[in-house]
Amino acid sequence: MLNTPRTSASRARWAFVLYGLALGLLLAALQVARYRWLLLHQAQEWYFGLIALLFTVVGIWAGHRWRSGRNSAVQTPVALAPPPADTLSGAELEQALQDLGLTSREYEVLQLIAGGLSNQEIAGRLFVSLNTVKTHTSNLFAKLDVQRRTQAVQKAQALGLLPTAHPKV
Amino acid sequence: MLNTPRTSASRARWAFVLYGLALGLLLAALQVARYRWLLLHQAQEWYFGLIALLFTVVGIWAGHRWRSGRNSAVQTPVALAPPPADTLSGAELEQALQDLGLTSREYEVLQLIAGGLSNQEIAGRLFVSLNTVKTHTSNLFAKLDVQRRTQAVQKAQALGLLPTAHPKV
DNA sequence: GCCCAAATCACCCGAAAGTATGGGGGCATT
DNA sequence: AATGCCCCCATACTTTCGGGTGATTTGGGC
Repeated sequence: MLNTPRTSASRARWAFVLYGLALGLLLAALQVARYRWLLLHQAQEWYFGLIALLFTVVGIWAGHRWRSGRNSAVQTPVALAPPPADTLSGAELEQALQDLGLTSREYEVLQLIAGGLSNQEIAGRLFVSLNTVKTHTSNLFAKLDVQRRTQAVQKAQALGLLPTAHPKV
Repeated sequence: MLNTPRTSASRARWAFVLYGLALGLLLAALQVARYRWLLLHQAQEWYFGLIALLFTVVGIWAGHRWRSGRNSAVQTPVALAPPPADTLSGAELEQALQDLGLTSREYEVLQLIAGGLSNQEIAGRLFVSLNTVKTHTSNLFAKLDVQRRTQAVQKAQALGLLPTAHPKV
């Protein structure tokens, strides 16, 4: 591609590397602009980094004339080893809940939310009105600093407040 | 990848060839422009902005290109989720997905849903419209036999399709 | 008795989510 | 050429969420 002078292959390669890098960075910038308000959440940085890396790889690849490769140089980048501890228990749990300021009722609701129940169903389960459930969820979200139930579940699991579903295997 | 047997290597190759070609042309054009009329000492913001736009478009286009077909590209950012501790991996995963009839795109959406993203955000990440995301989620739910995203996440985790959030402790 | 936090409920409203249906394009298989 | 997936997008509609505000009740603690 791009019948760049055969003068030096390394030169062309370099150009492509730079090109890919620039592309990645710009794309990242675009994303940043687009999701600026989201920046606090999640590991957005990883995402950007990966995109940049990916485009770099693509650039190199293109420069290299795609020779089979496809070595999925993508899965490598991010790999952190997590200490797989699961759910807190007993005193620890209570402590965690207290730190967060979660009341028992809110925690109940949280559990049911994680169970995939709708507010209406939760209301039925707890013998309270839908409005009450809404209030609880609202307070819950505020305390967990999230704005969606999926996020709440995620965060709660990350904090060890909720058991994570395990494959039965 | 995943559920897409039809993707021949030729398609991907073609996309990359085009990509490389576009890259080359742009590079060349830039060089020409730079040493022709364009200035080294003037409003570089302009110049830069233009370049940024071009690069971004190309990047998006390219990503768009190979994403539809095989999902190798976009799947990466998604896959930056915590390493699979209690998740199926590799062949097992693909088998499970195939058994469920989940397409690669649907699986991507599932992952993002599990990440706590809204449909709108997912649309932004995948560079598709909100409606498309809705379609995917809808099909996804049907295949998982659930009717809410929280349920989908739960079930997927139970099936080992998704990594479970780990306490950071 | 007073105060407070928790729990309950209500109403409103806008934003998401979810459902249903249809259409168009690309690509691989037959 | 026909067929079948998959992906993408749209419109229309209903339901659910989530945020905001305010109110009442109840059990404890000071």
